[in-house]
Amino acid sequence: MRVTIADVAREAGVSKTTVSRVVNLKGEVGGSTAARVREVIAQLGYVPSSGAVGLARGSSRTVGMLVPSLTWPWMGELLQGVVDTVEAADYGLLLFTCNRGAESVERFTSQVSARAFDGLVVVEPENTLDRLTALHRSGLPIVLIDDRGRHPEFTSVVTTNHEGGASAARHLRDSGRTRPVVVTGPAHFGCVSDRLAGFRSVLPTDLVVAGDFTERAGRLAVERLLLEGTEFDSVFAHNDITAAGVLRALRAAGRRVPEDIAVVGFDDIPMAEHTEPPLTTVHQPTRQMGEAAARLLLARLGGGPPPEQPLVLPTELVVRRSAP
Amino acid sequence: MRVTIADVAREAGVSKTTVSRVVNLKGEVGGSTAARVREVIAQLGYVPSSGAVGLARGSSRTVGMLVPSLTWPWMGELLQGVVDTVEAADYGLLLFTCNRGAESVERFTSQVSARAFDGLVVVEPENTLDRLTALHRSGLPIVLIDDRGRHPEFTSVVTTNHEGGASAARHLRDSGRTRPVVVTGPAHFGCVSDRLAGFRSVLPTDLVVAGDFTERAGRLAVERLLLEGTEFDSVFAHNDITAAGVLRALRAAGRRVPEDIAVVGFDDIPMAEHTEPPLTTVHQPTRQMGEAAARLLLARLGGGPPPEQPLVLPTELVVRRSAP
DNA sequence: CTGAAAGCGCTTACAG
DNA sequence: CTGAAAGCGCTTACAG
Repeated sequence: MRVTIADVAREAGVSKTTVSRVVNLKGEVGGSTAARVREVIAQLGYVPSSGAVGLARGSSRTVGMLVPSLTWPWMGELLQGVVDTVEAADYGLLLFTCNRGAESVERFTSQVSARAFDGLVVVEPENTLDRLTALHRSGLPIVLIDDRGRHPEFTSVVTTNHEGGASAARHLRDSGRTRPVVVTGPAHFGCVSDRLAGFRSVLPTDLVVAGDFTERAGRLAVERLLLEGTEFDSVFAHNDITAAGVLRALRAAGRRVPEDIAVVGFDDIPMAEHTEPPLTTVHQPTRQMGEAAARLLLARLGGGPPPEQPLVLPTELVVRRSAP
Repeated sequence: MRVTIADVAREAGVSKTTVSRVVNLKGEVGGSTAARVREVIAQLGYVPSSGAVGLARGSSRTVGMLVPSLTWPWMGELLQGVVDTVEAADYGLLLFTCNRGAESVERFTSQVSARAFDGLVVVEPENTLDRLTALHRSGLPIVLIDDRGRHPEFTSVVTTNHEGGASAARHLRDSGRTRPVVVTGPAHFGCVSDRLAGFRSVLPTDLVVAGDFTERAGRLAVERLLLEGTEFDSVFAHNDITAAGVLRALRAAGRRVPEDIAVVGFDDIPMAEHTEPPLTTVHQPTRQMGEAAARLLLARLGGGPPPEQPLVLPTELVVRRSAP
């Protein structure tokens, strides 16, 4: 049923070795022989079985990608960056998620050795670091995306969270805001403390509300502040979703944005253009991060040395009407 | 380096056959023997090589997924549905995109036979139908998502585009709107003509503007209508992105939503909650469609018969403030 | 320039 | 209940 290398060899009147050589452009093959083999290959529509090739060569020409969730707003861009790069190198991409807690971590790690992939790109799901470290030590090349720079053992691609926070603060300061509120993401995320520290390094403030990257967190934070009568003239939300909640709560309370209160988000997800008013936000180079991570991994698989330093891709402040 | 079945066999003092049997729970194995083998497996951390298993069994326990783009707003949900279902069945998911025209189609189809995946879930990229048909005829199980019901050759999962359009029209009609505008998606999409036909079956109108599913299309459509002095009291946009453009143009022109003009979208992407005003829209059960497609494919791979009819998942009108 | 043979790590009749 | 052997479809020394 399926056309194998043996079929081609028989049809062309040569050995499997020779067929393999012309397919892989390896070793010398007589011109006319090669031509004949190529003809037969085209005629039969032969394509080498990747499974068999992988088994024989000991590598699968496939990389894995592990992410916590596929529905996060910037995940599509990231994934597209990885896939494009991986496909261009003629590799396959095996996708795993870890959104069901311990059970799925368990399943994933047990599949690592089973699934033949040569390396892994990871957006770190919570509580997987130990397992990943073990896999890495046992020889699996891994590249981390959006690492906090705290796992020097791994190659990683990061963005300038600290500087991103600082740029938001500079923008608010330069437009005359003096009493900013920060609505953070989950405290144990490295990016959260970096964004906060960057912001405060420019515009010190004690008005920090702990959030969790949800729209609700942004809404509740603002509602509580208004209820308490806290005075503030601007909000820096640690992601755009939270900023959307902030905008909604301000509107509901009759505060004008940006006249009364300026709002800055983080991420620059597609939605940021469509809020009312459109959101000023710190753009993360998500797709480029995906591309870079894939490139680093492929280079590693190609035999290159692991880079010493995390690869840093810059954020960029995008000014829209919520904080002109 | 890697632990193989031979290592386990040697260590446990049995044959590879026996190890294989306890791993796969196949055939009778003596209790104490099995226990010993299991112990060695745990101790050595043995996991069968999926490549070798696939080669020997002739199947890869992997499914492929082909999509036009990963950055479409509802793609994350869809993908999550597929991945969850596939992972729960202990299959792997190989991801392919086709966003670079002919070249990538070429590459994809050539990889199909190479990559060992047993079946394919497809969100049909443009101009791939011929290739997919050929692959399907040559034996590759394929499930289409959001097919237009026009490719009876394939198993497919669809949503009620016609009824979705009709539900939007009923809602507008029941709230007293009589002069609706429809801003469509690309004319050659089956879902577009279905949504349009459904809408018109309830609320006939000639005010149809051809769009292309972009925000810009929605903006331009409204700007032109207003410029021409066309009278209308509502807009049905064929997707939420377009509806966002409509809202923006109306706001810029000083028209109130929904007082002057009601707006209804299609899709119910995350952004729909965050527009101003929040968007009334026809919800597509995206994640469920992904789950269903994966389930159908897995059933097929498990030896089940292909279903006769497309699987239809219902849309649902979500009422928000843009059309209360 | 070309081929026979061993080997990659499994599964699966077949035989006992 | 257990194992020796062939086979899955390739690649790669090795020999000529």
